[in-house]
Parts: sequence; C-alpha cells; structure tokens
Amino acid sequence: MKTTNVADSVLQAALDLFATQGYATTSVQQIVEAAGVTKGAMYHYFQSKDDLLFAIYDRMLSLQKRRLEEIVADGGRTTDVLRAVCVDVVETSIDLLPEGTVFFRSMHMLTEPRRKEVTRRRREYHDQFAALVAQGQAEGAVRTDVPRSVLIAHFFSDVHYLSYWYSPSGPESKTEVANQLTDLFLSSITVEDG
Amino acid sequence: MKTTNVADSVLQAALDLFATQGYATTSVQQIVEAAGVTKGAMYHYFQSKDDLLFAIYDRMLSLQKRRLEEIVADGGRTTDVLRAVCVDVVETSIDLLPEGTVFFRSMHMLTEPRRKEVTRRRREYHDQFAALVAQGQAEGAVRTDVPRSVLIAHFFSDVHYLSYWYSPSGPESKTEVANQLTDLFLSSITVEDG
DNA sequence: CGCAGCGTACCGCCCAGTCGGTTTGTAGCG
DNA sequence: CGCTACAAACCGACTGGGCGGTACGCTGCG
Repeated sequence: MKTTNVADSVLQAALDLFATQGYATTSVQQIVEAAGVTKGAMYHYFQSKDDLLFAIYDRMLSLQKRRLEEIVADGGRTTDVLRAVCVDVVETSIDLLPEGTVFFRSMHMLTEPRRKEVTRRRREYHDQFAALVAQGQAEGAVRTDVPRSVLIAHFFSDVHYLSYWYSPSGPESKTEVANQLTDLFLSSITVEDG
Repeated sequence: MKTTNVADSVLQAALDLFATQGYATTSVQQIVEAAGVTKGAMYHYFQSKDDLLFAIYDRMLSLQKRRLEEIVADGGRTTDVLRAVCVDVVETSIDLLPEGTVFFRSMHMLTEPRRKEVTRRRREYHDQFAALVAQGQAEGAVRTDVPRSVLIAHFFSDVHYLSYWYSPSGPESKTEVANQLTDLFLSSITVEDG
C-alpha cells in the first residue's frame, strides 16, 4: 500500500516526461526529482530505466487485451461487436494519450527481448481484431476487394494518430471523436448496399 | 559535385540509422563509420548532429509541398484532384518510408526553432489539403456531419501509419496500396448517393 | 602563400547505474 | 511494554564510459 506509492509516482513521472521529452532525452535524475523521490528509492523498485518504459507498455497491452476480450465475450452481431470494439479502442486510447505517445515513439528503445514481447502481444491483439473483420467478410458485411491487412491497418492508423492531433481541451469530446472515427472506418469497409 | 558525395553519403547513413535505431541512440561516430568518412569531414559540412536530422525534414517537407502544388495546379474536378493528391501522398510516403519513420518519431529531438519551422510548414501543407476538402464540402461531394479536422486527421493517419506496417517486399505494391487506401478514405468521406 | 578539405587526438559533460551507509518498520521475547 | 535483532526501504556521492563537439595539423591545389 504505502510502498507502491513510490513506485506509482515514479511511473507517473516517467510517463509524463517520456511523453513530453522522449525516453532518451529524459534522465533518471529528472524522473526521480519530478516524482519527489531519490535515485536510491527508484532503483530499489526498478532494476533499470528500461523497466520504467516496459511497465508503460505492459500496462497498456494488458488493458487493451482485457477490454477487447470483454467486448467480444459479450457477443452480438458481428458488425455490432466490431463497432463496439472500435469505439472502445478509440476511447481507451484517448484516455491513455500519453501512453500512446510513448508507445509508438519509443518502441525501439526497449531492450530486444522486451521489444519482442511487445510485438508478440500486439500481434495477438491484431489477430483477434482480424478475426472479427474476417467474420464480417464471411457474413458478407465487409468488403473483400481490399486485402484484409489493409483494412486493419486503415483502422489502427486512426488509433495510432490520435496522440498526434487530439487534444482533450479541443472542440470534440472523447465520445464524439470515437463515434466519428468509427463511422468513417465502418462506412469505408462495409459493402455498399442499396 | 565531388564534395556533395561526402555530404550525401553522410545524410544517407544518418537516415538509415535514425530510421532503424532512432536519433538519440545513434552516435555521430556510428554515422560517419557507416558513411565511410570521418568526424572531421562530417563536421566540415554540417554544424551539428541536429543539422543531419533537420536536413531529412527539410527534404521531405519541400518534396511534399512541391508535389501537392503541382497536382493542384493541374486542376480538374475537386474530387478528382483530391483523389490524385491522396494517391500521390501515399506513393511518395512509401518511396520515403525511412524518412517517414524518422519524421514522426524524432520530431521532438529537433531544437526548438527548427521544430517550430517544421510545424509551420506542416500546417501550411495541412491547410492546403483542408482547403481541398472544404471545397469538396461546398460542392456537396464531401460529408459535413463530421468535423473537417477529423476527416483530415483520418486521412493523414493512414499516411502516418505506413512506416509501421508497409513493407516493399510484402504482397501489395506501392500503387495498389495507394489506390486501396485512397478508396477507403474517399468512400468514407464522400456523401452516400443512390 | 592561402585556403578548402579533410584526419585525429582530445575535452568537458552528462548519464545510468552502484555501493556503503543510514533510517524505518517489525517481529520475537521476556 | 521495552529491548534486541534483523530486514526492508531508502539515501546520495561517486564512477566509468560514451557522447557531441573542437583544436589543430596535414595535405594538395591554385
């Protein structure tokens, strides 16, 4: 309880600094000062600076995987599930905007085994999403004239780009943007019916 | 002629290393070794490591601006111009995949005045693209129920994400992907007509 | 000579990580 | 409760190495 306060505040400070300055340009000294602790305390809970970075990835990957599985478990018509997933991913990504910034910007700073793990878990997520799209195609609801990989990249690109343009203080709310982007995506991948 | 060989090979080596390892984790020593020159030679043509990074941005920004203006100057129906621009941007971005990787990943490593200049020139480009979309909306060809900024972000996201998934050795050719992504984008932003 | 084009040895700085030491928490015992 | 014993938590000065950048010397050409 009390001990995690140190670890938590260090992680929060690291996240903020990594998102604004980048991983490589942020020193451990800066992190511990921002967190109000000392180097000794930090290195008591983390083995390396890399640990801090990986913790951010781990948290995000776990959360997204859990959310995807929950929504899929709820069931429903394929297109409805797909819509729910897309909206949720965008909303979650907006909630975790700093994490997203770090996620895509600093992947190459992870040590190799960890980068591999991140890639593996991302692929798992990707494959589950791809299965949904494939199901939609099998049901005739999703177009097949464009490779599935392109369809999927087309969606993930929106999620990815959020941290580059979306601002919580901007004109659009999280829910609005989530629904708008999902509309755009679904209207481009569903077959045109009369 | 001969002198530029040194500068060019340094820039090429820097680009490759920045794209694969990241800017901060690439040392000047690595760059000059990869380019087959020495530090002294490099610092004869560039004032700092930051110069190398900015040169990459400068080249990309100039190229894209020029291409956009050429296509717009050619004229034609708004939707046709928009389509041509989208296809061209994707194709150009695929041609400059390493540049794109560096572009979005290392923006925050630029010194502040240069980062501001990059932002300014990107905004110029953004505004010209936005004008096309606005024209499409005025003509009733592009939907207005989604904020224009979201429509535009939806397109740039595709361009942005290319360097994260597209491989020239993959199944899809540059032209195919460019047309497929453009199709997806246009079919999502154009109004549904019967 | 003079100068552009380089090569090389070197410098000052900063950083991740360490390590001996100190404080704080707690369990056991009478 | 008091006291001891020990471990976990924490401190911060220090180090070794790598980094960007520089100083200066050596060419060869005009």
